[in-house]
Amino acid sequence: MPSRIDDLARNRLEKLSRIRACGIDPYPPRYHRSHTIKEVLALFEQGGDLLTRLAGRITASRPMGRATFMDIRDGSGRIQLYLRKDILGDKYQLLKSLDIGDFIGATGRVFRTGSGEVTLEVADLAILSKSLRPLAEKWHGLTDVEKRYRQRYLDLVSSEEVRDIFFVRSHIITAMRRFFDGRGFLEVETPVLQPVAAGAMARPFSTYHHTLDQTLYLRIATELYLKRLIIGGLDRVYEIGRVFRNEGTSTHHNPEFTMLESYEAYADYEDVMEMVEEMVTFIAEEVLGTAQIQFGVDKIDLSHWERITLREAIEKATGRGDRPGIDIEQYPDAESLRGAMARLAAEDAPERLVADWSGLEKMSRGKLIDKLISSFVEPNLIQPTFVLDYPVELSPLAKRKPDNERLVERFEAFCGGMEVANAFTELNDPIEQRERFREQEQLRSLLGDDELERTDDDFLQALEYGMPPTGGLGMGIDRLVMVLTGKQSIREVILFPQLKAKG
RNA sequence: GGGCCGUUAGCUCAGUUGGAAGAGCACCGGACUUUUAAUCCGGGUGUCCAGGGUUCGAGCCCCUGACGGCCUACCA
Repeated sequence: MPSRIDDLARNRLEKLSRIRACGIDPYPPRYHRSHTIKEVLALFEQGGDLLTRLAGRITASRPMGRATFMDIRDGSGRIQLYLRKDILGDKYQLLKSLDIGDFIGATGRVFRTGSGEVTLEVADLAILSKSLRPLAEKWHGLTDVEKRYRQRYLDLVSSEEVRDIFFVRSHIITAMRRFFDGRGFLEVETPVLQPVAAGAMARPFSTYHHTLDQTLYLRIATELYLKRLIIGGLDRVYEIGRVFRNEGTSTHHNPEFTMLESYEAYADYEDVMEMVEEMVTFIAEEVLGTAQIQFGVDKIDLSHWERITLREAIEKATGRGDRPGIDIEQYPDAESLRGAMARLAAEDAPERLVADWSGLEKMSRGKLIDKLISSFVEPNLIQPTFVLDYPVELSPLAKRKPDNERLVERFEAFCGGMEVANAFTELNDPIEQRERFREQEQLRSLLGDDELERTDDDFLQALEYGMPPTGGLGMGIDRLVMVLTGKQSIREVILFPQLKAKG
């Protein structure tokens, strides 16, 4: 049984043969246009009469006997073509072999139709590429989410909104580079393949280099290499690059994602906070013209970031009118904190939290606090907020606060209910850094948690040569794009999100 | 990993109590020289995700699986 798609393809193959039979190459090597469609539309509005040579994909066709209207689109815009048999002569027959989806070139005069649309009256026509498969339906476009991601090109062809997301994404990154370049930062590139996947707490992808006979890991962060550059005297560096974490996908996670990291010598986390506030404001104004944005049902002011300590944030988020929340300072060990969380789970929405917090017994204090953050704090931080001063056991690369050795000078930036950035005053004491790595390794063997920080001896050696006081930042660019485009799923802002291969 | 939902024509979607697989767009044929979701006339083109099962009979009910979405978990 031939399916309908075979039928459609056969029709188009027949047209292809007809075109070839006329001595026309349906896939010519080049076609030089004089303008883009956008340029022509602008020029016409300025000056009127205009001869031009355009190219684009046919997106609609309205045949009317001895005349036909078509819409074509190039990367810049859409324009209507008016094709008349009395002008095109024999070439008018070629229209019978054209389909929506084909690329054509057209020369002619631009005019305005009776109904007011700027239109190209075609004097000559060329086929540039024959399409053999039908595009999505013109009115609804492509809505099957799986198909949209697997065949993103079809999604892009049929949806201006989707195209816009990726224009905005590109503009965001351009603006980000301009921001850093303007502040004297040097853009650098560090290894993607690393012998130790360090600089974050995540499970890495591993691979193997045959000639070196060695296991290598795809980076989970750029942090430790960028710090080596600070040690080397490059006082301000940043890198925008892909990092890879061997973990699940969700509306906020993709196994590979794009991260910005920046390091600035002689700065601390307060300086980084100010910089993030300025950077996000700058990017929003450059890209959207305003820092006041709509995210879901919420209005967000990206130019102003609240500051709250983690201790306060957790206490506030876990409290309920009459009953005070959990003050983590009062629970200095995993045991007591676990007890407090168990009480909270019992009193408050037990059906949800009891299930969620099933693995509580095995967790370290840091992990428990992390749990509190992701369950209570993060989802409720819609307005831009810096959460400050994290427990040291959660932050092996950050410097302790001078007045409280259980806390580090670290902040996470939250917006739209997501963590978008993480920053700290970098730990530059090599002896303490070695000790912190050691603690992480201990925890790892104790808890069997392969997502803890790994020791990078080569980095420790570098640190022993001396690193100046430094403020560092990591920002999830995909999530920033989500905030600035109002998208609730990270897959909407990644061109080809990770999907399982079809069996 | 767990729960819920989805998968029907190229695309967007209907499909009643288990009783002959449908519509719009696209496509094919015809008409039409200012249309624009063009219009008018005619044409339905299918591995109902896959594999089992129940039944006289399954798109529909049951089981298993695949893929996807959402929630949840994991994820500084």
